[in-house]
Amino acid sequence: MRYDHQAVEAKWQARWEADDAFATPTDRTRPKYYVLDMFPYPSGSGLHVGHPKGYVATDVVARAKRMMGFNVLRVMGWDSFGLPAERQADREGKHPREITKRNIATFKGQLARLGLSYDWSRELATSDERYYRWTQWIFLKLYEQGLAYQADVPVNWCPALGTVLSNEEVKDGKYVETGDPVERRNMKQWMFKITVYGDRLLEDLEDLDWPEGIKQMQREWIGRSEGAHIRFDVDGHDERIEVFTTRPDTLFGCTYVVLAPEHELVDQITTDAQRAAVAEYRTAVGAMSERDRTTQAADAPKTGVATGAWAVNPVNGEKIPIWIADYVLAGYGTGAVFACPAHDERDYAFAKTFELPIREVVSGGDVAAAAYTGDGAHVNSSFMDGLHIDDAKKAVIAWLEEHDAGAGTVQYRLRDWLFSRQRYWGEPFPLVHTEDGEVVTVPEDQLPVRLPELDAYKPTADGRPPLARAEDWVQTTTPDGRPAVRETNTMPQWAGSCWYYLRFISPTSDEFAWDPDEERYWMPVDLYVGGAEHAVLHLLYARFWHKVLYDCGLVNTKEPFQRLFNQGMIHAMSFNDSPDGRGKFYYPSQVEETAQGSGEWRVKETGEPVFTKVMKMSKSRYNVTNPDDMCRDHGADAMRLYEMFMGPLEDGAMWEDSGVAGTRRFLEKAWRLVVDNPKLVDGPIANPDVERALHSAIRKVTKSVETLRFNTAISEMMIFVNAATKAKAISREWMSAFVRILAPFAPHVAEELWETLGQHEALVSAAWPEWDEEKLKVAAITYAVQVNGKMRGTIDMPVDAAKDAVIGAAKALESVSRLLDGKTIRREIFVPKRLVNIVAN
RNA sequence: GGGGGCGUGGCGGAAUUGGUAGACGCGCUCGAUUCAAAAUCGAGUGGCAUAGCCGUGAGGGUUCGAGUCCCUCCGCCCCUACCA
Repeated sequence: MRYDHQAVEAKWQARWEADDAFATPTDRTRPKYYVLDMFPYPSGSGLHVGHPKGYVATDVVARAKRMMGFNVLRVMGWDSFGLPAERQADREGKHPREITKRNIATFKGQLARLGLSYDWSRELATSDERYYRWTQWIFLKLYEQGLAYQADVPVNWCPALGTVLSNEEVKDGKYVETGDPVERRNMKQWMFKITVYGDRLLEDLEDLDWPEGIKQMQREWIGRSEGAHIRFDVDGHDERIEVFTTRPDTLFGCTYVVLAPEHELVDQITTDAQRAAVAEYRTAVGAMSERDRTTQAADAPKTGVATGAWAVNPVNGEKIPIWIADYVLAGYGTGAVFACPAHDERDYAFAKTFELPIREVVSGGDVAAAAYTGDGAHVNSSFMDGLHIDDAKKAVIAWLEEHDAGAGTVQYRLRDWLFSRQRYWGEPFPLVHTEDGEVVTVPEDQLPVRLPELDAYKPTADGRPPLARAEDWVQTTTPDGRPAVRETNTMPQWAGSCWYYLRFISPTSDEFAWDPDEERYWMPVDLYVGGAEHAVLHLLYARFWHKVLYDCGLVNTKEPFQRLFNQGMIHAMSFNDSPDGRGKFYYPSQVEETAQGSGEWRVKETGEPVFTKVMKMSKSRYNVTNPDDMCRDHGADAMRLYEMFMGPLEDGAMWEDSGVAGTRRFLEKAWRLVVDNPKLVDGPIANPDVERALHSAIRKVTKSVETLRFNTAISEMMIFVNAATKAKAISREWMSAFVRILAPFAPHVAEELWETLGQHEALVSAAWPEWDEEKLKVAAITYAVQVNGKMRGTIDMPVDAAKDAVIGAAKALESVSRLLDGKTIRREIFVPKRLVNIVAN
């Protein structure tokens, strides 16, 4: 019987469904394993082969863990609120719900074909009202904790979309999805005080089993820095300017103060003589797009203008000029800095530009030539003279605190989280506003606050969010009967993904968001796999919510995701008529190589040359491979195997269809060992080499379930299959063990072979085979023989051969004795079971 | 500018962590099978001036021995960007 992958896959997928094979176990006596994929946004374009790479990896782990006796929670859902569906709905004149439903069906169908062992009874979608009811409930928890507030903040306003975008959705002053321009505008928005949790978000990273790079990115994002607030009196005013600095020790080197152009004191302190210049500068800066202000490098020319006002340095009473400059950011620290040009590169550049004085206060550099930021003894610094940076900081902070001129403080780069969007397709806030401006929460038993039906999803003519169109919905009352209007902003897409891992625990309950007992059993997530693009935001937001829930006593772990793993992206060759990849892309079918192996390509139709470049697989680059095609041509099993075989899971790798053909051949070979093979026998067979290959494969695959190094595990399985193919006789017992370690990777073929071997127990819960150290032992060791560090041959010796015997045998080699002839042996290196090296001259 | 990662055959990648570089797979070559092709099977496959020499981006160092450790340089990728 031939290996007909389509028949085999259809058969076993139907069987699994009929048997409910991947239902989450309910007994609580066994150890648990919660393995989770970062759930996708179901886009309209469907999946390419890059998307399921992480899902295949987690499926291998899930299937293996089940066989190892764990209760496995393995689930999939949809991050289904979001702007693209809303925009698509607008284009098609349909409801976003319809678009979302359609996209989910496409995604689910594609995933189903891969034989991924999800418990589909736990499927969830964040846009489902039975789900977002609880998202609103969690919002209330945060609100009750005093973590939500409204603020008039500068936001990324996209006029074309009529909505506010989050910082991460804006790049180079444009919306990343559509390229529409984005501008800054002050608007009243809901904010979360994530900064309150800054220290804990930072500290608790320590105990997580996450890639070091991701932890580092989170640390930098939080950006904790210790320093001091220092207050400067403004000469002739009652106002004081507060600055933040990490180098209070350089205070005696301060020769001017700089405010952000937006700083609130600018208007008050600017002198009449400077008023026009200041106004002009502020207008110029205000006209610059966010892009212009943020893409400037640190070494960009410095601009600024003096206010004409003077500040008083608290430590020495010196009067120093107050400037404004755009290199001081309004949003960080206090929006004001004191400048010590001698020991800060930006201040130095600024002082040089405007010929401001530079005063050395830390010795060790040449401040006439450049800013010196290194350590050294302080000079010109009164009570700090002679101290190095650390001690000088302590001394000056003590002085400032004593004289009520400042204090030591900690500053975060992390900002509070802008949590509202002017969109339709998101969670409504469970809040109403009374006529006198009071914000009242919607009681828990009245959740969910459902999205109203609208006839259009655009903002209103007067610029209010789409929900404002639902007049009847907006007009409501408070629980105590006062008239009120509903909040018309919706939550950002991050909301749903902040807690979905908890909902999977009790996905269908209308009684609670999750069952506390079940939560105690399943949490934390043991393995969380997804792309590195979520390194900061999703993971930080989810950790924040989780910590709030922890503080409310609603979850029992401090952190949601114990182990995190980032799978690498899949790349593919792309063809573009511009060498930098910015021109027109062509499909592989539209181009041809000018001569085989030439590496030069042209467009078939026009003969125009095209440039090849390996790029991330994406629809816009015309270089995607559809998993459905792979399943049809080579089978889901071959594709799964190839994705795991391409290279280390964390690395990017280039997709090649021929690679799938290779893993398919491997499956064919395995098939032939079991199906209609006359060499397959019942009794035990003594064949140490094949047995060693088998046990080596068992060991490697078993370990790979922890290390996720599947590429080498698969290669060990290939070695076994090659060895078994060459053997004169094959034991049924070997194949039974082999099929079980193959099962997580290629589950459909494995099921078929398992059945063919006459096994009746379900393979998905069959016992995982164990390797036998005895079987891994070899009878003889091949020693490498070196003379003066160069390879001169090998010798086979018994495992327990003594040093002298091995060295004797090495010297007896003709290739060795020839070289030793007439020389004196200086040293003999012997590495047991590895090599001998004879040093002679 | 800062931070992180990486450089190994024609290609993807292995290498017990300082001990036979190139496992396994792709591709390629030859052979078997076939009227022929595909598929399949078998053999081979780092380079070269082939008793040997050279080879892990380049150069230096440590060592009996370096892909692996240390310095200098070159190149590529990712993240970040005036954060005081």
